[in-house]
Amino acid sequence: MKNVTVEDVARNCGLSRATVSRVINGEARVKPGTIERVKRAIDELGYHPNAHARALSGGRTGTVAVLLRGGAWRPYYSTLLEGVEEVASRAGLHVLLRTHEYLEAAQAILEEGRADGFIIRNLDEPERHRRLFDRLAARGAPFVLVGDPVGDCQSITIDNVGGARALAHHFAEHGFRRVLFIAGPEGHIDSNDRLYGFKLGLSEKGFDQAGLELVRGDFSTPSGFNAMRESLQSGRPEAVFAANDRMALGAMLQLRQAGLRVPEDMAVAGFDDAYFAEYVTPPLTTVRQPFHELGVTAMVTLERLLSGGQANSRHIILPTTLTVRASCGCRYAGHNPPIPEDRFETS
Amino acid sequence: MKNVTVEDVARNCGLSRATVSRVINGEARVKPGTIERVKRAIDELGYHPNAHARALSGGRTGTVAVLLRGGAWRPYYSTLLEGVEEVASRAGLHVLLRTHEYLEAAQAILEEGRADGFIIRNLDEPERHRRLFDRLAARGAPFVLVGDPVGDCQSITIDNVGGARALAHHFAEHGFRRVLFIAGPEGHIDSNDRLYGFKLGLSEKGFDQAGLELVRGDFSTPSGFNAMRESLQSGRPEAVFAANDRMALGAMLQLRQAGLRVPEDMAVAGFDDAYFAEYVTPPLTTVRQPFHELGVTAMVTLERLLSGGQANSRHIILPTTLTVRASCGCRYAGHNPPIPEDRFETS
DNA sequence: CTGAAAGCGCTTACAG
DNA sequence: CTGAAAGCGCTTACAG
Repeated sequence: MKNVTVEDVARNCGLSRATVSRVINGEARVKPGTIERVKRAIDELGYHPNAHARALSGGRTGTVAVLLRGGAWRPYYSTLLEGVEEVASRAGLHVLLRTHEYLEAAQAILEEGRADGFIIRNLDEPERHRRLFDRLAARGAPFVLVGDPVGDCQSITIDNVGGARALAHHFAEHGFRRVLFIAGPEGHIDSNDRLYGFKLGLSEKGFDQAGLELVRGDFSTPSGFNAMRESLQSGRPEAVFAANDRMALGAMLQLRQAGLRVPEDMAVAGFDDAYFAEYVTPPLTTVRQPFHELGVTAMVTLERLLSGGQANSRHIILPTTLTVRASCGCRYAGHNPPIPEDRFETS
Repeated sequence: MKNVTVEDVARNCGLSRATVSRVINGEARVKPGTIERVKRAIDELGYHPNAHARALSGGRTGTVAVLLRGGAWRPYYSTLLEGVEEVASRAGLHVLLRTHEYLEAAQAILEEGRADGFIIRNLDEPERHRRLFDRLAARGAPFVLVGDPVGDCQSITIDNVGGARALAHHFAEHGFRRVLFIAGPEGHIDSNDRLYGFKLGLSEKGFDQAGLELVRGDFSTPSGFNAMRESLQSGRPEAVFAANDRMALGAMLQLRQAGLRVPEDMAVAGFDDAYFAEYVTPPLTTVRQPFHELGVTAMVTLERLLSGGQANSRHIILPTTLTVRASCGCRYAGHNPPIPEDRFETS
């Protein structure tokens, strides 16, 4: 089965390759009638322009690379990618996904000309990312950062500070005096920002910082379980705020095992609004992250850069939402019946 | 910044473009000393062959397309993709991900020459998939199906029947006589296979099929909640097997609301071993699906096809594992402390 | 073992 | 508004 090429289309409609190419690329200065003829020929022959020939001859690749840290996969990647893809596919762009050793891979993708632009979820290793950003800039390849804003690179982040601050205010309304914060790994920007926002919110409400205890986990459920145990050995806080929902879940499991009731004996809150948050017992009070919107915004922004435009803001921050359920001691009328829309499917 | 090309490399080491190309592609019949010279020049100039030029001139694109059904994102996609990528990146292959309207997109990807091979998670719409498969075959593009085996296309699936059968045997050991099966959408192959295996396993143990009730959900948690309520109105089974964990979770929530205890008043089991399964109360008995291995196997198989080989089997079936916890009425010594390894991270 | 040359299928100044 | 021709950066018979 031989390939259909511009040549074939040109012959079929009695025009030149150049004209056919112009029609395909929607250039101005083509007679309407000509456009018609070309389009008919394209349909008739079932012609699809070869992507590599286009890219090689100076056109775009029509591909964006999405770089996410691998190693431990994160369920929210699904939601994020969905947002990215939604926008990309509408714009006729393809998504090249890379997680495994993406820093090395990114360079190859760039140098081999495989993508027009990049979306990069940079969480750690700032030095190595810097080098990558420099290379991208040198090559004139647009890129959008998701996670940690660096210098004046275009970035999209989530309002960690604001979310944690809102939760702190809520805790303050409950009147808690002794509070535990279960942090993520040292130096992790999300954990740091949440701690910062939490402290800020507490102090705004006149909270005595001496009542704040900090134990460190690694964002995993077991680490929350262990952190809670560690804290229990030195005393008993009135409330716990974990830097993510999974550690909050771990803390709840520890409390149950220690014979303590949530929220009667201790309030618990998390961050993320993970799938299970509303289904644990009691339903978890948390701060919701807009992962889907994060993906959408990242891709919309990249698209704008690709077409030579600029984003409205160099550093876009998406709002987070305090989601009050029952684990903080509030009344919660949720999931009864459970919410009807349920975006996740496991089968 | 001008692009470094084969021309530059050839000049730098005093050889022809053809020879440089041969070295890059690891062809035989090149003098060892020559290989050395070329490699040195490549390093010195920081040369990366342009992917499009290679593809256009008859080489491979070095890209595989992964097509997954979108609409509702599934957290297990993360795990599956991780497996795919692990193998792909080791083989120097890039992954083009597509979920949004992938059936249309697949054709474009194929005709535009954007991928050497395809991994397709085909769940429904058999007709449209057939047409795609025919096109792929006509073009000589290798592809691997993940999900529903069709004809003699290469496929990788999970042992739904065996897993459900093992669970049925386990239920039989508990001596349950009246059992509810919460199915997925009508015609969904996973749900059908699980029901088939469940019935098979029960009948092997002499279970009276009159004791089996079936209610249909849509794999979501709320649908499990509703299905359980529906069943409760007409009687009370001794045990429930849901076609996935999320519906099992919904059933548990319904039972709690109805004042029934799990497993004392009713046993519950699911399918998947989703993240939350071991953390709900009581920990959920379920059948584990090897999603990571599914991705790995799909990619390994595709790689083999790409290099002109054949898979060991046309239809590969990966084993599932009965994972007994407490919701069926068994003793469970789990998560105390919680399992230390925890592949998922939400932050 | 190596090179000169054709060709992959497009796009894009340059003319007209 | 349209066409002839050069060129993008490789690979691959074909010679030698």
